Amino acid sequence: MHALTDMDMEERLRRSGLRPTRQRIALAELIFAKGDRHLTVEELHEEAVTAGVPVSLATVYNTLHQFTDAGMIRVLAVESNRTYFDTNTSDHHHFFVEGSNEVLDLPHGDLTIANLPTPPEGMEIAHVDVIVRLRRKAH
Amino acid sequence: MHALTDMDMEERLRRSGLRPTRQRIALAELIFAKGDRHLTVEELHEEAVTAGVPVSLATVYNTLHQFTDAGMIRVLAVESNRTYFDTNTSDHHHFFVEGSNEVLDLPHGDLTIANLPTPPEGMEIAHVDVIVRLRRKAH
DNA sequence: CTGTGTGCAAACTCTTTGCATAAGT
DNA sequence: ACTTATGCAAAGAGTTTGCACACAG
Repeated sequence: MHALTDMDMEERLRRSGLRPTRQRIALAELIFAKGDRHLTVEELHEEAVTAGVPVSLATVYNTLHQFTDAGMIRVLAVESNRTYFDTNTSDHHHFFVEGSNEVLDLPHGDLTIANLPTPPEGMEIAHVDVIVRLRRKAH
Repeated sequence: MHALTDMDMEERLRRSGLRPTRQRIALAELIFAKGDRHLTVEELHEEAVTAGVPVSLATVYNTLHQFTDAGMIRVLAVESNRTYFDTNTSDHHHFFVEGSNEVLDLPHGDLTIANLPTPPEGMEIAHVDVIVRLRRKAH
């Protein structure tokens, strides 16, 4: 079963134009194993090390950027000073929990945006990000 | 006229619970002089120095955070790795121009969000940020 | 074999902090 | 005078880069 997953991941990486190296395969499996995820470089690095894949922090950075360039994941700008990567590249939006700095997918379908302004001349909309910032309710 | 502006700014700072020091007055005037602005610490520092107010970078950081805590300005999370401050604290949204890293106010009133999801138990919505990312149109 | 990827450590950028000096009240 | 702010320089986080070694094709 593990071999099969590796093969799938190899294929996926290859289709994205990336050589399926040990580290890339391992990171991709960690990233895509559990559905949509929002993670920081630090988190993924720790996961990898814990999972027995002693990849370096620099490689995690490089790999995540390569995945991003390949369109496999997306960068989330929810907070200055910390880069979050989103394993779901489709159109959806996010909750951001202040304090715990958690990112959650918004239940999709619910939210709709009406009357998006026309972009300035010569510009087009690349993406619309909606971030719903949450705080713990005063009891 | 300049003296008057200074007085106004002093009053405003005082009402926000901040001592109206030379630097704070000067920075506040730069910030609020031209209506809504979106600026980085680096930009404001440069403006201040150019305007003959030799304030230190650390003080610009401190001051902007104090203004933020006082509710005079807001932090914008449009891009990881660079903090933008918004001099308009009212409810409005933004264009972000990829490449030039410019932030523009969305013409307001146009955009409406429908069916905001209910926050998870014990949470409430602090703020909703919409960022419309623009790219230069292929000609 | 040849070229690309990886690891390490050093460099870099943005931001925060500690402490002595200066300014505000 | 007493208290708070500022400036500087140093430290800190997160991220990127250069180069020797390792691995994939």
